[in-house]
Amino acid sequence: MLEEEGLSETFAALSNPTRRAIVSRLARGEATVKELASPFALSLPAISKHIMVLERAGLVVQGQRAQYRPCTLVAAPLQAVSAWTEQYRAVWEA
Amino acid sequence: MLEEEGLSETFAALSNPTRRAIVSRLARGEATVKELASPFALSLPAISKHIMVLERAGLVVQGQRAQYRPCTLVAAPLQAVSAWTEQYRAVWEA
DNA sequence: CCTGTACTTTACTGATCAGTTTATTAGCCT
DNA sequence: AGGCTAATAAACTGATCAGTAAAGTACAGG
Repeated sequence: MLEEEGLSETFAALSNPTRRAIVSRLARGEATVKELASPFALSLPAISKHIMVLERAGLVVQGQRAQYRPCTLVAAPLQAVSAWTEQYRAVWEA
Repeated sequence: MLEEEGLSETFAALSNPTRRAIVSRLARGEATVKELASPFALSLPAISKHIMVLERAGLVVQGQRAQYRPCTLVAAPLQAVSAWTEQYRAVWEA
């Protein structure tokens, strides 16, 4: 269970609301970078960078289809976060 | 449930392994700043700052007893994180 | 072979982070 | 009062972050 390094990256990735929104969007199915960018008043490179952060954290994989790079959510790190927080369930239930 | 701001701060606070270790220690009961610092090769001001980050995120409250400022864990934000991640349970179970 | 579309890379900026050392504040105890 | 201990404040540093604009890469299709 000693995945300290990974947890830090996952928490850091999720500490940004834009990135959490991207995760939320991807939970409903894969999407291209442009599609992911559309809800935000941000430049495309900014979104591209957010996706790269999510990818380095293992939360997203990017495919390649023609000139599109469809993104898919990988939920395993979310499970790790969930497991980490569940350790403290007894505390918040007290 | 619209606690976007708070979630960002909580995730950011938990993205540091020192701070997660402090949370973990506090889950076993309150502790002074010096006690919290003892496992780390860090200066006391560094730990003090980590505690302040946790406090701003609502994860810790600091009391006052003589010259000690005993820290206590507040688990509510952890519950919010747990609830957020649980949204995606279906994804990682698929 | 062009042109448009999708996306990334590069180079830059201002802000925040994690840590340090040094100096202060505050309370206890002779 | 003076000294010890606990902790915070201040000032600084180097690194990372979130964003931009502009240039570059890659593919599809007439």
